[in-house]
Amino acid sequence: MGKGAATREAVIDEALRQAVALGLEGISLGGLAENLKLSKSGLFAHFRSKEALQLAVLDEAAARFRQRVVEPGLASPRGAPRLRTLFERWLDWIAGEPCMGGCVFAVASQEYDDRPGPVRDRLVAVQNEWHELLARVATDLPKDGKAPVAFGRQVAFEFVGLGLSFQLHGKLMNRRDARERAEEAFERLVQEAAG
Amino acid sequence: MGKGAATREAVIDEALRQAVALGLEGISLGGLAENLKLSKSGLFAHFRSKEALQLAVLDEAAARFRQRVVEPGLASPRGAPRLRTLFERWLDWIAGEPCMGGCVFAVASQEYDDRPGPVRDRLVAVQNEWHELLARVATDLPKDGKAPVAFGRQVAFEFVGLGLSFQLHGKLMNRRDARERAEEAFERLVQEAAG
DNA sequence: GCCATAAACGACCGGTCGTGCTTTTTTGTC
DNA sequence: GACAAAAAAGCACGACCGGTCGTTTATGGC
Repeated sequence: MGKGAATREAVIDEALRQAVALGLEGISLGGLAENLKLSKSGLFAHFRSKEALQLAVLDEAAARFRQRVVEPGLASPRGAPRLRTLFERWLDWIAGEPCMGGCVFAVASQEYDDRPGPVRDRLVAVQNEWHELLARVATDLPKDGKAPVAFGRQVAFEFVGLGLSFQLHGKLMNRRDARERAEEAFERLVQEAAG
Repeated sequence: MGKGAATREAVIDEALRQAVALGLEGISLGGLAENLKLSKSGLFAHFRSKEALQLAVLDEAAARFRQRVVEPGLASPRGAPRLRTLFERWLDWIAGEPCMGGCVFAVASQEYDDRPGPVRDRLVAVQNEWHELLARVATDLPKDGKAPVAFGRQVAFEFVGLGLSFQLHGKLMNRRDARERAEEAFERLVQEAAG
């Protein structure tokens, strides 16, 4: 009982690593089995299809994201500090450990933006959850009389853009000042209506 | 003479379409040949490797980008109008024709951010060119006494973020208000130091 | 119209892919 | 230690991959 679950976890863990580098579609059952010293069929038996594995990987990533980004955010005081904690933790998540490892969701977003199916649906759901959380948290900001809902969505839109630009600059373009740029932009975003 | 060049162009055109959907690595010589009613080997003869085809696709995309985004921008008056034209044209480019078609560079950026090689190098060069153009154009903005170079880079960083967030919202998440959000954020970005 | 050459073709290579099937090994329980 | 169940392995399949041949067809300059 415990044995099967353990290897299943190990497979998902390795698959997540592979997905960050090559995308969810780029996961290879053969390569996965070799890395884990398992036979391809023995590994395959745990998931009855590649798609099931992809969904499991997505769920695992979402769980880690909630633990490492969302929960620390919600533990911070409402308003700007909470949003700032979410931002900092998100940058950490994107940067990965120890060097720029990347974000599965960013990779998958490009992969599945016009590839319908259950994987895309799950991905969209995760992204919606994240963006709605951001919009909700943002409504606690001083907003200079603007409509709270529209204001929250607007802040969430720009917040997400900063993270994406941070990834592009830090990873592909290897810019050292990526984090500095992101944090400066964030502070300006937070203080826009307050000042 | 002219015949070979014509089919070569047709191949690159179709490959570009395929690359937008599936990535540069996802281009399939077989599928390409089938769509163009060519034999795989006949098609392959035009490029001596898949990598050469990928580079050709990247170059073609860069040329179109310059024509459809950069040139109209440089034809606009310096300062905010020029940056705004670049922004609007870039959003058009990302949205594609007629519906959300996507941006090769965004897809490739995720694909190659940790996959070294000539394709990545070319991609990085294109991205650097684009970001440096943005930074240069941005220095014409009223900047409230800040150092021009750092200011330009900062604006470029945030500018790029807005485009990326626009793509994510408009394509994957299918949000109708993506453009509205992007344009509102842009105006705020432009007027930050001016107001 | 000749003829070199460019362009396209069809068959095929070794390899990898996801996915079945059957068999063997391991595991946990009584 | 026997035994059922779970886990892993072995093997094979059809499809597709990028790439390489030798051959045939079409083209363009003279």
